[in-house]
Amino acid sequence: MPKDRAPTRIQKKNRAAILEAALNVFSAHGFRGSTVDQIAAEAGLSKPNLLYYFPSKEAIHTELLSGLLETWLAPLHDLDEDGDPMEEILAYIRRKLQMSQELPRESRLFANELVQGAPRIHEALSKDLKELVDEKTVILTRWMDQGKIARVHPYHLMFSIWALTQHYADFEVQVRAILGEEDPFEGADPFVDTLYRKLLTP
Amino acid sequence: MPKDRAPTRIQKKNRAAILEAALNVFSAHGFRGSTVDQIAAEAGLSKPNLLYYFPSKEAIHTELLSGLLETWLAPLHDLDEDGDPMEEILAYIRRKLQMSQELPRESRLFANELVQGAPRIHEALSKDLKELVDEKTVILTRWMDQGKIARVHPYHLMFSIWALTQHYADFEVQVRAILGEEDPFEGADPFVDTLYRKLLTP
DNA sequence: TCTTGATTTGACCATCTGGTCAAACTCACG
DNA sequence: CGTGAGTTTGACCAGATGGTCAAATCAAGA
Repeated sequence: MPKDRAPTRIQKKNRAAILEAALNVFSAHGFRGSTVDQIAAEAGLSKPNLLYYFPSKEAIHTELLSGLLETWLAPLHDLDEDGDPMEEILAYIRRKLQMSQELPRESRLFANELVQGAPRIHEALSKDLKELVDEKTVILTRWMDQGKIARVHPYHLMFSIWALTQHYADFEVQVRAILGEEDPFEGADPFVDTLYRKLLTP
Repeated sequence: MPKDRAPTRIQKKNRAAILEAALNVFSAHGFRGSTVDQIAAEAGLSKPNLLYYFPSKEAIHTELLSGLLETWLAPLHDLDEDGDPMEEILAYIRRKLQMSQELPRESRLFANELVQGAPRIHEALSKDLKELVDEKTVILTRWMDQGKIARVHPYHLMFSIWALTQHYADFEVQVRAILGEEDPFEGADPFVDTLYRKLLTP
């Protein structure tokens, strides 16, 4: 294990390679379905060498999850109470959909964790996520009070946005099995736009 | 392994117990995250005894999946082209939501499989599911042509229904982390009802 | 160039896991 | 009862897996 000085060039490169490889493997097979050997091979390292940079398989997984949680929640952070309500919400949705398209591995990493009861990020959910959602819920509710958007249950509105947008990454196989050659996001974008416009128009 | 005569009383009981236990374990930990010992313990059997009834861990999993697929798709089968369009669709959605509530293990069993690329049911997806969806899509499109419901992309309409309803089972931890004590389905039911009414009203 | 810390690895270990097997036990039925 | 099929299990095995360690190799600054 490297000392806690400033990381060397090699440390930076290898740690990054490991996390990248782990993202591939964990998102495709889940925690228990992934092996350290697999990750090491994908990162171009030997197993002992990988374990020189991270103390354990679990440590890699934890670091991935906590490192990516911020990225994952960023779009919601950006929801601006001073912007136009409908446009702010639609922009959030569009950005979430874009993340499904561009970061499907991240989406599936979280999906794997959540489906199995989120044993490793339960705390982050009921603290960081809950806090952020509650903060934004206040804004949504105010908009509803002002008649700027239709009144709906704000939590369920949030759930629906997450469900709809992440569905395209998490259940990509199913989507592709139905759509065939058609590009999923080509149709998804106007669909969700229409859906939330109709739902939220007062 | 029992001969292929009519199953005895004990065979019926034990096979049922094994499948029930396996549903618990597989839905909570995924295929690779589950062990035969776990399933055997949950079923109240020894490992060798369990393997007397099923040839392998994989065989249990496969039987579970294929056995439950029909149940899972039943609500869509029931979509009746002769009924009232809006009410038929809303009834389908309500039934899917109810299944999320009453059969969360089944939902998570499929979710686990799908997130990881559906290695074991890929075929069923692109055959049975695709076929059923295409059949019902024809009905939806006709309703749209007749102006009975608003025109939206029928495949994406289907995805949105699956995503929204199954979200409550598959990501239950997250939903509960946000909602706290509040009953998820209490709010979900009117929310999705409103959502699809607004979306589909011409 | 030399030295020292950083990096890499082959060999190894303990444990877990899916699966086997022969022997023992139980049950239903003639 | 007795008997043969159905059922159960302790002991066991092979391979996979997470992780360790001492020794070897490498890299960069003095």
